[in-house]
Amino acid sequence: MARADTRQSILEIAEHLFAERGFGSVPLREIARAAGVHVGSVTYHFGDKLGLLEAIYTTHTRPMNARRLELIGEAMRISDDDQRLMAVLRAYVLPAFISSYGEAGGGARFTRMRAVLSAEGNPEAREIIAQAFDTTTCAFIDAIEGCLPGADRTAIVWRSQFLLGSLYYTLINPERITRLSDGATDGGDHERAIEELVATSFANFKAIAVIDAARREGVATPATDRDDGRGTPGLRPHPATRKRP
Amino acid sequence: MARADTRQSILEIAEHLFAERGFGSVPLREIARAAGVHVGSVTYHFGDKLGLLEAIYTTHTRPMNARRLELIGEAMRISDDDQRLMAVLRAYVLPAFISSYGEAGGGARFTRMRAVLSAEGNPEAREIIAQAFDTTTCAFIDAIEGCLPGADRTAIVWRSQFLLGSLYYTLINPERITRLSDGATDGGDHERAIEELVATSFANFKAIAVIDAARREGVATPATDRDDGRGTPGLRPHPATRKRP
DNA sequence: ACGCAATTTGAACAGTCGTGCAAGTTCAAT
DNA sequence: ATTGAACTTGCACGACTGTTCAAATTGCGT
Repeated sequence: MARADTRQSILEIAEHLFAERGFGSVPLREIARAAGVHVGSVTYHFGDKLGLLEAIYTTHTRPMNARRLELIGEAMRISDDDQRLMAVLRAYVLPAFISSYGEAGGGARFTRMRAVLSAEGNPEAREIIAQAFDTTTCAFIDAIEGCLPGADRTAIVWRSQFLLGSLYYTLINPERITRLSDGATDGGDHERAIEELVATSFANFKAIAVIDAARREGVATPATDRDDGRGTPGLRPHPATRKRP
Repeated sequence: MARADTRQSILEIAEHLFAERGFGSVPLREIARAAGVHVGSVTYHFGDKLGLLEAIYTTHTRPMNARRLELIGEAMRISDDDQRLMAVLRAYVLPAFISSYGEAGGGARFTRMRAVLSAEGNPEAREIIAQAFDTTTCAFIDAIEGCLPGADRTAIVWRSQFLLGSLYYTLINPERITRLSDGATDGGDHERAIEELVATSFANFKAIAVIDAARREGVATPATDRDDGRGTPGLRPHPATRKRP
């Protein structure tokens, strides 16, 4: 096979597959086969399966974080609170979709990979994924807090979680949007996704002040009721009768 | 081992493990061991590994959907648009956390399992997970649309996606909330999560009208700029020098 | 107490997994 | 043309995967 680009093609293929099916569910042999490369070459270049993941991670995380810091730097120069908040949110969302590294769509794929792996719960993979991530997130929470004088910080944290969750799930399951809108919108449309995410989270964070004020005035929140009466057990098929072709 | 409750304990343990590590990454033997049961008993009762997943699913989905329809029915009797929207959102979020079936926390665990499996991308598992889910979701989108006269339906779909994503990610990665708030908030606090999710998504959906109006007035949205100049490749460690203990 | 069906057990199967390693190949510098 | 390092290949190891199946065991209705 071609010499110099085996490493690169392994990286790209692996990222593709990891982003679609997770870390544990993708065999090294499948990565090798898809890349047109021998299994041994993978372990030769990356040592481990985790080493391969680490390599994917480090190629993306540096330019992505650089982009984030650059954009947030620009945003912080805006004096108007609302406009700065908007710019800060864009600085958070945009690099997740559009990377400065590699081909178009690479940023979104890498972010999707992180989303999938964070759900998988593999502790070793999770450690790699979490690296140097919270620091930038903290910077963003601080920046958001600066745009919302008087807002409760924990409320901001909750909403930042919701923003990330929205972003992740949109990348993981874009078909759902297409399906639920009867094809009126394409869930895979990154430009639209960015726009919606920024607009949504802007409304989110701006609403904190209102909610806080309402809570201070003592607006009752209905207690979450609980019903522990065992539900109907439902019909159960006969054991071992169920067979698959 | 105990007779009648093997099936039940297998179900519970399996749900636990699937919710934490996904479907493909949890071996049947581990489920059996954790349940104090022989591997053969699992296949005896559920035929397949997929059959086991299917059984977990059917035990929860019926009471959960029943609860949802019940709550949405109550909500629809509210005449005030805002209050009805609030109730509809609560009807969507609450059953995801608090199930009427099984022990406390079962609903949240099952929802987390769905979140994790939807990220895993296993097509067979995904099919089981998606069953009879969109129908209730459609009902909710319709209900929300009824509370927001004149709002764009695709915008509602996008925001319903964000709501589900927020919900899922909060269940998948609650530690992040605890960590980012320096322990000021517990991400695993379901009551708080419900409250935040409902308040957030309420603000979300209410903001659609405002955004639509702004868009109609032709407020410019900054174009998403793209930078395709290859980033710095970064330092690469020597191949095959990296070893793990 | 007995029989019979439901259930559990032990063992094996055919694959696949990540990983290690010696032998082979390629390529650039000399 | 030869050397040496970078890289690829083939192959095998041990562990683990889901699934199957006959034999052993259990427990309930009679």
